[in-house]
Amino acid sequence: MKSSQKKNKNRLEQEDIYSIPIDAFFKSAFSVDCVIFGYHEKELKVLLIQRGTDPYENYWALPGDLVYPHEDLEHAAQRVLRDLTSLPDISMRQVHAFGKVGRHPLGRVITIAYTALVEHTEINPLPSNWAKQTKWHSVKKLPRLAFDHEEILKDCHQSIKRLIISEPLWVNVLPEKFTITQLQEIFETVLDKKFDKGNFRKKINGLKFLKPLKESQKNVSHRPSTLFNFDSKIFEKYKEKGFVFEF
Amino acid sequence: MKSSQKKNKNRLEQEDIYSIPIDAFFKSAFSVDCVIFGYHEKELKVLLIQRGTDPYENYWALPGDLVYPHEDLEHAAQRVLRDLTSLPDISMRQVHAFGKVGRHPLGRVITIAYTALVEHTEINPLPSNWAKQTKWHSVKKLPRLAFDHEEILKDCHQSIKRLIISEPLWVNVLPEKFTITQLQEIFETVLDKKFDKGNFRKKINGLKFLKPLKESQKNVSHRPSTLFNFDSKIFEKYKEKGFVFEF
DNA sequence: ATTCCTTTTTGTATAAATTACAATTAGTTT
DNA sequence: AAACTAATTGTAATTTATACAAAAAGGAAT
Repeated sequence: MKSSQKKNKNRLEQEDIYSIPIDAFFKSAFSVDCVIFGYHEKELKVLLIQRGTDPYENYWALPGDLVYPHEDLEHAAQRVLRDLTSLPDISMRQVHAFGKVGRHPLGRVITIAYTALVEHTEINPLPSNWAKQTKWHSVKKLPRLAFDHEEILKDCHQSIKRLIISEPLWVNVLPEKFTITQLQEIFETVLDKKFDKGNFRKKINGLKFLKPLKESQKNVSHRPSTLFNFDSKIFEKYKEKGFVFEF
Repeated sequence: MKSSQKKNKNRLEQEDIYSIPIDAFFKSAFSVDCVIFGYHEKELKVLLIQRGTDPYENYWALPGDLVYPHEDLEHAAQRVLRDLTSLPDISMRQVHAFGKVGRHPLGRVITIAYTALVEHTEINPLPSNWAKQTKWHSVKKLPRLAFDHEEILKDCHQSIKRLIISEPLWVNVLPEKFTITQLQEIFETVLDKKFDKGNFRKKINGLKFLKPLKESQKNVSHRPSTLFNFDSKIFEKYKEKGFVFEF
């Protein structure tokens, strides 16, 4: 196959296709894998399962599943998450497709990685048929993972760092009404980097889709903070116009 | 299926899986689609084929193909491009996986979109078995496309706009030695936006991986420009350190 | 009720980056 | 030698970023 007759190479490969029956192409499967980052009190964790079946029995792995024949990718990702956490309607982002030939021992399986950021104390991970246990792991101390899941996790970790500066990934983390400090702490944790209080606040005040409410914090033993609101309508309008906000 | 007994919902779907034989999952296929943008003299085009077979016979479409059972995704993308243009070794980027259930009339096919930017006069598109003709189309005036290719193309168009400010997509466009003006024109065309000559130059001079050479332009009827060089080694080093350059 | 403590919020002075625009330079062409 | 063109340098004005400090608003302690 390495013989290089530049001119004929194309034609050769072209004909190869016809020597493979079309059915052969429909022997692959695809899966989704979910990289769910959990934030709580300045700590970033990631949800892993311990596999209960072969291959990679007992290994820790990303929650994922084969996609149903008549199921959309996004739906499959939501299903995996829901089965594991009973949390519905989390906004997830597709990150990347991983498809190396040998990545799955049972056959040709490509997987589409989805990621999200949630408040992890709201979630009680459930064991499931394919998982012995489900556990939050600190992103700073991860076990060895099944398949190519270490690569996927790393890629998604990079991704949320890029995404969070221009997408409201934190809507799944913060309550309806939140303080600027709460938002700042999420940024600091995800980006692993400190921001100046005053300067962070100035940025926020420049963003029209983060609106101060009339209300403020109650029962804190210091000056209470104004509560803020995320206005997704306004955000979408800015996004349509190609506006990108950055931290 | 819409009956909502919140508590049992998970378990129900869980059991559904076992009523579907595992073989049923291995009846899907995946393909790659290549969105090849061609730059030449301040014009941005995209390479389309006219399909020679059903489904969507005669429609214009993105060049793409099913992935061989033992072929990596990147390799498939390179193959499609090579078969069509006889251009090897173009650096392509994966953009997104498209997997809506009904997107392909012949079965469940998800496709992974890859994109690249090339100098399109260097390329003579070849017709192939599955394409009646291959043609560069201006991105500003596109025909109706087969499948969900309009969505894919739009997504990739957005992508190169984001990518080009932090990745050297233009290495496939520029010659080994190039002028700053040449680089600026690519940016202006892709981003559809003008830059100030002097200010653009200052940015470039701040980037260590774009190095001025001793040489300069020959035979131009004005002050000749210094030629520059892209040093990928230095670029990669910066990238590892998480450095992102922006225009 | 006054003082203390904590965190929010505002302010401000400095440095750095961006922008718009003009002037100079180095070649070719007339 | 003057005119022409685009490259290159320069610079003033503006905006944005950064670091740091002071003021404000609550509860808790004396």
